[in-house]
Amino acid sequence: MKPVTLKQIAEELHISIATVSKALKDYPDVSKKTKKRVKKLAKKINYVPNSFAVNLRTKSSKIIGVIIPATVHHFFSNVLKGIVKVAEKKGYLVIVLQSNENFELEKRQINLLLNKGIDGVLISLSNKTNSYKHLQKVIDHDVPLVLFDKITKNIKCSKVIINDRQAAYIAVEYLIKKGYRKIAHFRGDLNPQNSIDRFLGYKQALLDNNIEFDKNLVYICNNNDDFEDGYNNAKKLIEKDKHLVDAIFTITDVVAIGVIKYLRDNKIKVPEDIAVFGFSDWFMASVMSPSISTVHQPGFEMGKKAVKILLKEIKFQKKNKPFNFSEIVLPTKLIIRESS
Amino acid sequence: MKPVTLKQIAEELHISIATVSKALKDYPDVSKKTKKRVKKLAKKINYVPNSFAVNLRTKSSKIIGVIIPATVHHFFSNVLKGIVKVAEKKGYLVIVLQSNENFELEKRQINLLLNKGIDGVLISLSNKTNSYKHLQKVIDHDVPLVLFDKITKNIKCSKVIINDRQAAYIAVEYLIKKGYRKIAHFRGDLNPQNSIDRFLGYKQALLDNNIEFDKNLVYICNNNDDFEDGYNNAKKLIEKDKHLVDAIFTITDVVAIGVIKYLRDNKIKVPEDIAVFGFSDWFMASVMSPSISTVHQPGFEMGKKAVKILLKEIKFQKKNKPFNFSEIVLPTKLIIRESS
DNA sequence: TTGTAGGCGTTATCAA
DNA sequence: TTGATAACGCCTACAA
Repeated sequence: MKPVTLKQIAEELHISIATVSKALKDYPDVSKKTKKRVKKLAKKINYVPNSFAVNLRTKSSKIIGVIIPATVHHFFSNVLKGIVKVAEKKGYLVIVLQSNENFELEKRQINLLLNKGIDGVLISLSNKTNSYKHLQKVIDHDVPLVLFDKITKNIKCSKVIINDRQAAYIAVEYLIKKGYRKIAHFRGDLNPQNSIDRFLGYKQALLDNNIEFDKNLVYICNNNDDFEDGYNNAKKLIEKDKHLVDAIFTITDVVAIGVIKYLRDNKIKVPEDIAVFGFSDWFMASVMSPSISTVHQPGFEMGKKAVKILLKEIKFQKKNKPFNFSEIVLPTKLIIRESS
Repeated sequence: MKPVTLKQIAEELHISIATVSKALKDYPDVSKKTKKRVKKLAKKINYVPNSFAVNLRTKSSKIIGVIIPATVHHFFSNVLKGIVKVAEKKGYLVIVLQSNENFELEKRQINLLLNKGIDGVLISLSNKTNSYKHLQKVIDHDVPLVLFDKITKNIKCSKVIINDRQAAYIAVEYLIKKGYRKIAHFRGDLNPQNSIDRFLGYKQALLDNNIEFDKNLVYICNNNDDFEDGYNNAKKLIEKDKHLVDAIFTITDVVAIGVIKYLRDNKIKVPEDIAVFGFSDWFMASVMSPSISTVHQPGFEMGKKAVKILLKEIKFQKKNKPFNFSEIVLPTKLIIRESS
């Protein structure tokens, strides 16, 4: 089945292609009668504009690109859901790429998107991303760029984040108020801003409550397998001396699950012996036993917000109107469950 | 930063556009010297072909479309990962759409993809899909189509699936061999083939082992929230009489988690009082306590396989060569854990 | 009110 | 070996 073109409609009605084109787009300088005839036939033979031609003319694809570290993370799949939903409603389709926490891949993917002529880019950086030329390149191509969740402060563009530092602070403060004193932190990798911020929030909460910060209670999770990281770090910590800690605050729920698994395997009770506090609020965290206290991170809303900003910038860009970058901080909330 | 065009290269080197084009694509009828000059300059000024123009000329976008019920399902996000990975390697980008188990949305999304001029479609049907004209439409547009996981037998095209019936049979048979006799089934919605097949496998396993099939032990999960479905159906079943069953086989792991949650809330021990058996092997199933026995469903491989078939068909289609539809059945395996 | 013509950037045919 | 030219399908300034 060959697609219908303007030309076919024009021939069938014995008028010019230009008139058909204008009729379909309701130009004021086409007679009502002609419009009617054109539209009727177009509908009948199922005319759909060839999007390749439209792209070429308008220099826009109505496609946006998204790069995320992984879709198997509950948080990111929620973000993606928000992105796709809003984009679709506004007539945009979404190309999804996964960096798998790989910086080289992330750079290559930026190029792929740019070469495809996407209208805008949404990205959450990989843990290994430590330079930002590839992001600057997007901007230099006059393609709007919005960073979300895992961002960098080194690039001037719109951003949608949570206040990681504050969220971590509040979580740790909660633990302290509950009476925990020896609080370990299983932090994320060294590069990501959110990993840094959560660590700083943790540290600050300790200091503000007159608890000495002990760097020996901080473990890094950077082996690209959160569950294993949680399990192994718990092992290291506990094997050193299980009375070193009475609570563990982790960079993400999956790490917390690994921790709990190790503790359970070793007959250490949660939260009686050691409390565990996660981050992100994966679905899993609510159904585990014990269910896991965590910080709820609004993924779906983040996706929606990020894409809305991006689409707005695309619109301005297209009209050559200037616009200011947005920096949205979405609220989080503490979810207290059985593990703390 | 304006993109570089062939024209600019041609002007700079005082040769024709045609020659530049051919030189860059290593046509045999361009002198080596010219090729060298062209390529050198192209590289220097960072020439990238305008993909809109290429699309228009070649009538292909090098983009494939994927429709899945949801990305937040561990299984589908794994499939997606496989799809994106292989596609990317072969030079294709992937547009992702989510039907959210909504048939109307699914139909609209097919149109969106078709109108965008994607080169092929991968789809896993929503639970509510009960007619297949939209799929036929894809085929009528000469766009290759591959169904995976949630398929229909009513459309002639390539398919990648598991043997749901057999997998369910083996799972239930395992339960029977373990000594369970009163085995309930929390099945999926009525339309999906895999839901039907798992049910049939369950039934057959009972019959083959001289256990009477009792339709009162079959509950349907179709409220679009697997966890709740599991919880509520368990509630209904147990409240009727908790000695009615000694095992529950569920359509998917999340239902199983809902079941376990209810049982735990009501002091019913798993597996001592009632065993639970899931399906799909979500990551969650392995870290829960009790960990959940399940059928491992190879999502990543399914995605890879499906996209490979699709790309092959795209290639053949483009050359107007005929091809046979593939029907791949991927192996599953039983994962026995604590819950059974 | 309608139509002509040029162009978006690339590819491919055919003549030089 | 190179280049002129048409074509992909659509849009739009301008002429009729």
